[in-house]
Amino acid sequence: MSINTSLQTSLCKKCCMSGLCFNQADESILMPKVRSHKVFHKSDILFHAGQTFDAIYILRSGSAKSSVLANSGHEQINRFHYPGNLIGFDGFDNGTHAQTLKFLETSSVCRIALVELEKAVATSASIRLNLLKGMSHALNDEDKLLMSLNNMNSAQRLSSFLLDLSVRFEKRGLSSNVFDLSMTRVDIANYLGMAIETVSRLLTQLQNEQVIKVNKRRVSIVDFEKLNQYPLHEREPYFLTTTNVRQPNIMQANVA
Amino acid sequence: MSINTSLQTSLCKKCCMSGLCFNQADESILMPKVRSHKVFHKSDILFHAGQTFDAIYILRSGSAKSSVLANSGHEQINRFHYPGNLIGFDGFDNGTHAQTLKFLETSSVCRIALVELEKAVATSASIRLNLLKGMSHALNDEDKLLMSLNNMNSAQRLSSFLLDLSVRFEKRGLSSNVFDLSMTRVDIANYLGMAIETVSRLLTQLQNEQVIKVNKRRVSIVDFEKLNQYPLHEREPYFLTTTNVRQPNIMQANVA
DNA sequence: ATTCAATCTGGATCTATATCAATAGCTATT
DNA sequence: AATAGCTATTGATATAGATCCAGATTGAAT
Repeated sequence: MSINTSLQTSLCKKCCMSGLCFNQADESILMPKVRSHKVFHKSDILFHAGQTFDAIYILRSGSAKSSVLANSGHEQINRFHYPGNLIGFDGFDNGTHAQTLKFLETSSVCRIALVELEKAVATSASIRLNLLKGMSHALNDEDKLLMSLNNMNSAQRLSSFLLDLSVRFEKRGLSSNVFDLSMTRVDIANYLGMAIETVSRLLTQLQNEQVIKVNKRRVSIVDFEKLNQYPLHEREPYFLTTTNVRQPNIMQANVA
Repeated sequence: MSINTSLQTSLCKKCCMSGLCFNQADESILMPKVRSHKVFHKSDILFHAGQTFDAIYILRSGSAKSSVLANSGHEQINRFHYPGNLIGFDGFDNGTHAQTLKFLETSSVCRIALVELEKAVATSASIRLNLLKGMSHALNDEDKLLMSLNNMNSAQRLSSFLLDLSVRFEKRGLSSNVFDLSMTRVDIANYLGMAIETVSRLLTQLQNEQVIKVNKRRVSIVDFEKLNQYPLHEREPYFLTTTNVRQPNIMQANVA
């Protein structure tokens, strides 16, 4: 079997599950049948919550969001996915997907049927490890989100979000300071737990403060330093601000 | 090898990783050396964030909390652990633990060294599946928490928390309506993303409404129905309440 | 071109809940 | 049994950000 040097194959080699398709030693193709690439379009759904779990996927291009559904019917986005991300392992828990995965733009994925995965995992220690790594990474990512939701205000959450995206783009060899958001403001608000209006206001605020530039979905980070410090700005306790000195004795007197 | 019918062994048989220690067919002990039980006490730490990842654990008795640390130094609890829970797989991501695990009371764990785990996982399909299931379950659990943080108010979050505990106790064959919290109010507040004062106030409120009874750490669920409905009570939009009809014209007149 | 539906911004208002404060009970240590 | 240090409860107050509204802009479909 000869070495395929096409763009497709070079993408595959960077994949965290590349051990599925290549022999690490001689880079020859091991299991080409796993490479069943499928193309989806904006708003297409890869799997619904509740659907039978029969495969995991790797995002090759484009972007997607995964979300869970509350009893109330409200969607909660828990992750945005970019090329290289492992998707769909939420189904291991009980054999059906707990999440819904929806594409944000035209995208392609590599589907690995469970039977194939099981075979691969049974034979290859590196594939085993990569699978566990991918799941553990997702878990750690969610911990970070949890943390930011609980300990940061809206401005801090939004700036952290932008920085996170920047890092993820950079890791993929793209620009870290100019990028396009593939998600809507509604998605961002949902993910970060705030109202769209707040997202919008904060974006303009960051722009006014010369930290970023925003034009529709296009974001340019102008001042990384400031954006980085943003999440650190702790609000001063209000009782310490000069304009708001509390005078409890007087207040009590008024009440009496 | 004869069948050991001691309490210890019976506990082990219920374990999600029992395949590590028993042959499913004849229930004989396969790898007794994996069963290295260790006892810890309140506030003991099983592993710190940053520590080298060299084993995963199963909680046998007691309880624990896992948390991640923010740059600011603030702890964020992401999970409470009870017997049967798989612990420590956060380390797969990059070889060091991302979380810190602290015991809430005297507890014992079963330690499975990575080398042992790797051997077991290489040979047993059921152990592989159980490991993946455990991780996937943890992920889905965190999704639920994320959801409740973003879409529920404090009262709803607290009642969901109590119901979740109740279910977990019941699954372990314990009382679902009377149980002791092993965590402090501070821990609950941290986990649920609210102030301790709010936790305290809501607990007394729930008690006043005859939904639960609280005495220190002891919680009794009096009315499951009400507690269950609590998270569903949606606040009415304020513009619809009779006492708060907006009269924009008059307001504007006052300002002018 | 024109209509219709999203999507985005901005202003006004309200409220859930954090924060500050004070008190009291419980534990552990000496 | 005194001291110190957690833990929990309750009250008063401030405010961040949600909610409601409306106008502007964009984009798709006819």
